[in-house]
Amino acid sequence: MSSLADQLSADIQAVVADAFTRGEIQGEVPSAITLERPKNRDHGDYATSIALQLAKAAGQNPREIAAILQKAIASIAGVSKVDIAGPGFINITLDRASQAELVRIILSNKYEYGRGNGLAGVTINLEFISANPTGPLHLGHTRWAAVGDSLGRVLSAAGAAVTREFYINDRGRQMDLFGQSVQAAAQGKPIPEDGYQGDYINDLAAEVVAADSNISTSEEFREAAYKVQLAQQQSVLETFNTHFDIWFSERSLHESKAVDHALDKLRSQGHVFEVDGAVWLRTTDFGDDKDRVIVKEDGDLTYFASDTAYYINKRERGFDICIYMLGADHHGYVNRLKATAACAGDDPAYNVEILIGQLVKIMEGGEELKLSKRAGTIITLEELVEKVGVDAARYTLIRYPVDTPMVMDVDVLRRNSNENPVYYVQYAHARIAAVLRNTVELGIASGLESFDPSQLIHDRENELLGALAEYPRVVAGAAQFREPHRVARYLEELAGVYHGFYADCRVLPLGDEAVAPIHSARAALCAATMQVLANGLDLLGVSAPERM
RNA sequence: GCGCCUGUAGCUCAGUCGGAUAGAGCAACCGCCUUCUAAGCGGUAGGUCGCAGGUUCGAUUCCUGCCAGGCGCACCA
Repeated sequence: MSSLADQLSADIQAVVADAFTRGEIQGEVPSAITLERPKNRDHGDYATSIALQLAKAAGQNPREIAAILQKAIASIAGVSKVDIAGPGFINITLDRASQAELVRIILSNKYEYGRGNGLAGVTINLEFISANPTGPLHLGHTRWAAVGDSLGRVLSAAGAAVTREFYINDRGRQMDLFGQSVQAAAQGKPIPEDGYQGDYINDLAAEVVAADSNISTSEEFREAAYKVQLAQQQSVLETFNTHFDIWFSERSLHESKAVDHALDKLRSQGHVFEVDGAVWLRTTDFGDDKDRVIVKEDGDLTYFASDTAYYINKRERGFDICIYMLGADHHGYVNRLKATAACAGDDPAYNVEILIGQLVKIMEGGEELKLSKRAGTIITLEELVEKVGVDAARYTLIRYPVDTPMVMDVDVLRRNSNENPVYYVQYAHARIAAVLRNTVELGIASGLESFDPSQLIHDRENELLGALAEYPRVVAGAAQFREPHRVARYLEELAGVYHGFYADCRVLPLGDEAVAPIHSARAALCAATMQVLANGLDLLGVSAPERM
């Protein structure tokens, strides 16, 4: 679906092209016209700086170019006024009734409104969290749970075929330590050096022993506790509205000989070599700081071996783009992952994307709570949800760009006050639901059957329509830049505009006032706003309550 | 030493592909409920966009250098 702005942009592009054809402007026809929504309402509904951009190549005064385009843009359907301002900005004011037609589009498209096809035909593997199954998910995982899940929804809304994947690191030394730690806890022995501490280890030990009292070796403890811990992670993520299509076990990668297969493939590309009995991948061919070992001198496989095999496996399963969401403490992986893709013959700029998220700090009682899994003093996803609820936790984690280090203040989030923007947005939705319940009672139509767009001429109505028209562009931008926080910020803006409309524009008749077309038109505008709020909240995985 | 991220109002943070007078929430102050949900609305006050150069019609935005903070540079996982 093309948005109003896209349509207008295309119309202007045609008009500009005509001016070039007639020789009124010199130079090259621009491939696209960018429209922005001016902050200042006096500058119209949309503005473009195209005249300023064309001026240099054309060797003409920007105001002159703007004047050439002014009349032609004014003749576009739905445009009511075109002004030239400042150095050559073109300010466009739209006909209000034609803008109000947007209500029709939203109410007839419902949940489809805002969805697009910018990424149609692209198959994306979205990998996030990928924690060891050796403990509960903590706050760092939780940021990715919220942001990753939301990004998946946003990419899907842009038309991509998305597979969400959780890579289970169920192999190697950490798993062995985990097994030994649970065993020690069960048998009343001291936890080994570098082992896992924390109450949850005791809980796991008790549960595992209760299920099988004969359990004794560290391998048995490891396997039993692994199953319990993984199930716990899966269960808590479901309650957090975060769904994965595939839980991919590192062990399965080795069982299927994927590592050997990957080595063969990389060898055939000519980037594998051997030194001192170890097998290396020459990642320095493609910008890595040092070459990486795949098979150690003693024959063991490195963690990098799994990463490499996993990447090649993903590509062979047909994914065009592999997105990795990693914590800032893993940003050293970026170069080697990109280089690995290049070694496999792929285009690292297209086939691999790595999103690095900065770490999350959490404050409570004015003090920072340290996140140390080993020490056992961790804030888990479950604990955060217990403290602030799923909606507030998800919303807060999503509303900031991931490259910003963020501080969550539990005390603030617990207050359930307006300091949580999630309530501001949800309140707008609930408020509209209440208004619409009243329209039903009064017999006022809020659907399209009696909708008259020419009724909506108030400044507040116009402002609300303008905000609603932005939604498809916001979703497309969030998908394109992999930034779901844009959706949250937009919703806060939309909610604010609605609250302003609500304060100035009465929807229901006052007192014994007769029901008139304006009431019905405003009710439909409310319904359209509610639809967009619901659509946006759904992209965040946050509920849209009917009552608060 | 090298690399990545960050630096915007008292606090927490937005800021679109470079665009017009840099925004929001909280905190402060002043207003608005005898009719739709006041979890709301309106207003006042608050700024050297870390510092210095450069690119140009125009820089918070792009480039270079510097300062400050966070994180990382394994034949660990």
